[in-house]
Amino acid sequence: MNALNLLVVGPLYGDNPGEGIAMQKPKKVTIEDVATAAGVSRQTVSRVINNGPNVKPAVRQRVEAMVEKLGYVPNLSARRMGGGRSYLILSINDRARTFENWTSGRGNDWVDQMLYGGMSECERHNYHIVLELIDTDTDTAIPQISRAIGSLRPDGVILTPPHCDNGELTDWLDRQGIPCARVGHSEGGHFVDVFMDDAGAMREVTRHLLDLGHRHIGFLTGPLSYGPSQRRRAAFREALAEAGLPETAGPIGAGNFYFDMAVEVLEQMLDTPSPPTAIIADNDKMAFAALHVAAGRGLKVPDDLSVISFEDTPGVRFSVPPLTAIRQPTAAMIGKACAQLIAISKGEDGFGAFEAPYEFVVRSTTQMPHG
Amino acid sequence: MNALNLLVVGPLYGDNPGEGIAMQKPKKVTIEDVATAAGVSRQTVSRVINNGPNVKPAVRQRVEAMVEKLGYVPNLSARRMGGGRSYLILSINDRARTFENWTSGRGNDWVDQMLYGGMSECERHNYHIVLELIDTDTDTAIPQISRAIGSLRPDGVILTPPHCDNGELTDWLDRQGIPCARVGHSEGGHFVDVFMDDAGAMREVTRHLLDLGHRHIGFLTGPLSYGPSQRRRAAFREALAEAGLPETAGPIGAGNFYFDMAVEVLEQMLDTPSPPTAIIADNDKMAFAALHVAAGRGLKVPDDLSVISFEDTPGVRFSVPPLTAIRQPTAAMIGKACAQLIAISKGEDGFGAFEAPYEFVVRSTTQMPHG
DNA sequence: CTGAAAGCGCTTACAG
DNA sequence: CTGAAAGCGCTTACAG
Repeated sequence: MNALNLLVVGPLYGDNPGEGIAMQKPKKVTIEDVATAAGVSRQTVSRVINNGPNVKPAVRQRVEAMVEKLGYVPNLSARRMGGGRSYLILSINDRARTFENWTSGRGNDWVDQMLYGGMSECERHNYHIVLELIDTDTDTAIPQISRAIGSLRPDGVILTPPHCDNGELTDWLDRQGIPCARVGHSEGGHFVDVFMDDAGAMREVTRHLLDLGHRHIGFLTGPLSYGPSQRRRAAFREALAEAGLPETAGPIGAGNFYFDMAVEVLEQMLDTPSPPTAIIADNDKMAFAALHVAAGRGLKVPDDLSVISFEDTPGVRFSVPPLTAIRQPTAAMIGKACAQLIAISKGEDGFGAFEAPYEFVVRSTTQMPHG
Repeated sequence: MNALNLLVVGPLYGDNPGEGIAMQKPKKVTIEDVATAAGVSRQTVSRVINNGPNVKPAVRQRVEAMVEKLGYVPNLSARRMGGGRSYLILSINDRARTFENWTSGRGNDWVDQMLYGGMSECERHNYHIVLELIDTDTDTAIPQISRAIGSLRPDGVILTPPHCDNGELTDWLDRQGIPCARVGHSEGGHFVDVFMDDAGAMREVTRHLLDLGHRHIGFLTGPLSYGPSQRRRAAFREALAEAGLPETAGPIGAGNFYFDMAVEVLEQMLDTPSPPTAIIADNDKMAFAALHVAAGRGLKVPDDLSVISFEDTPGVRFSVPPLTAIRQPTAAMIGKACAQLIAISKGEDGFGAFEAPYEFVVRSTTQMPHG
């Protein structure tokens, strides 16, 4: 560092001749500057900004005043390099599905709600959330996640569906020793698991239908590999059994969350001698399929057929009629995941399973059956 | 570092008694490991991973092989600390509006499309995009942004509406010497400006209406402070003038992008002796207001009133009838902004103004006027 | 074409 | 309660 260098602090902007004015990039204030200004050592400043113990109140105040005055903001990279936290939470999302939702211009409510919950919580702790889109195939996913973790060194990672249900992946993450949250799990243990009461929600909607007078209720389920679907299916059967209804009163159609397949399954279900008067769909797309099939058969909703969905994306309010639905607490789950991951990074024990309350939004697609 | 420490590489997990198994957090491979394995110095490895010049092909290959074999991923924090780039792009979004969209469960198409365009481009360069929600009030915004920049040290920042139109803010950012992109500007210069051809789009929709036979067209504009609205308004006037129509043929209602205000303005506009037979709304909410007002007056759309929107969020496809609209190239604009910012961070000259093509999506709300 | 040295801005033991 | 030292994993001049 020679004397000449001091003349130009920042890079030269304006490559075009005539625009060549040296921009002085303002020197960023460092912990050293604060220490000097406050007449203490770096370590003391470090203790203050990290809310550490062993600082005399008067000293703490003096340091805080200088931090404020100089507008000091700790450099995250330096913090991380020094052995501290990265203040980063990495969220892993399904690459193909996310892109598909975005390109279709359909919006992506799940990601929106995740960002909402995640950013709200992270802001509070001066954390940042970074999204990474990862393929679902395990052999591709692990190298991709490995890269993301290697470069970012996040303090925690959030696994969203379907990655959270991938045992190889969660095992691998666990072996890396990086705290990990799973959405839609309730095992807890060495993970932060956040979930909603799927069984309770299913009981609630089934009873709602039962109370209305329905005695034949169809459940259009998601794939068997999807944990929440399993729990909902079991609760559905239980609720009917409790009401003293036979299994035939609750036909279950195997869907895959997509519209087309749902249409097919529903047509079959409705073609039986005593067809259901109400349909519970495991997600919105399949509920829309129910609306579609009903229209095709001249069945009015909710007069001839009641429909309930498990999901409640923005589109359901625009559907005709607006769908009655269970609203997933996505924002709350992700917020909780962040909170726990942050607690863990502070050295607290934040592992465990945490339930977030769902909402049952009754709109216009349920009614007592006639006949 | 004594011998004992070597026994436990990572932190101890499992605070609960009985769960106390020492997890060995796998040691991350560093540039040093690669250098040793390849029999070269750190600097040579650095040159290889940064695609630098002056490395003998054979050496480069050897290093690359070791990178692959060891699964080496450069640590971003270290790169940054060493004086390199941060590989981070910071995107500044309107805090209140973003939260409002999220909480209302209405989704947030703008953020979705931004993420889509931004992440696609960033992925390609091993960059990451981080969102920060900032208040619109300048006095609050600058300290907030200052914090974000101070801690993250991004290589570039993207200013979205309305922050991109805040001169104090852009000046401040410029003084900080951090490359900055503005969305919806076309001045360029010492910024990366990305925009769509608002005037062209307005000309296109106006002509579409003119060709259909409309001779009275109302424009429901956004606030005067919004640059694109200004350009659209001017183009609207021009297009009518070119068609030889008087100013009275193109009444302009001053909206503010919100539904309620739009309803009010529209009622007034429609209460005139020769009311418009078509409405161009500056955003979707105001176009919905037009649909609403029309219904209230017993006007059928598009039979009695044609409606066109400038925005095209997912909801417009659900509207009844589906809206004809100009689709903003949000993803393309943000993608381009990232590309240029990344180029700049590599030392290239990426400043300037860049236009992204819009789309005109004709759906079911425009038709020839009757009478 | 390649390497030895210095330094980025913090934090974590450690010593007092 | 406070500070001096070492080190995190890179990159940037600089020297050869």
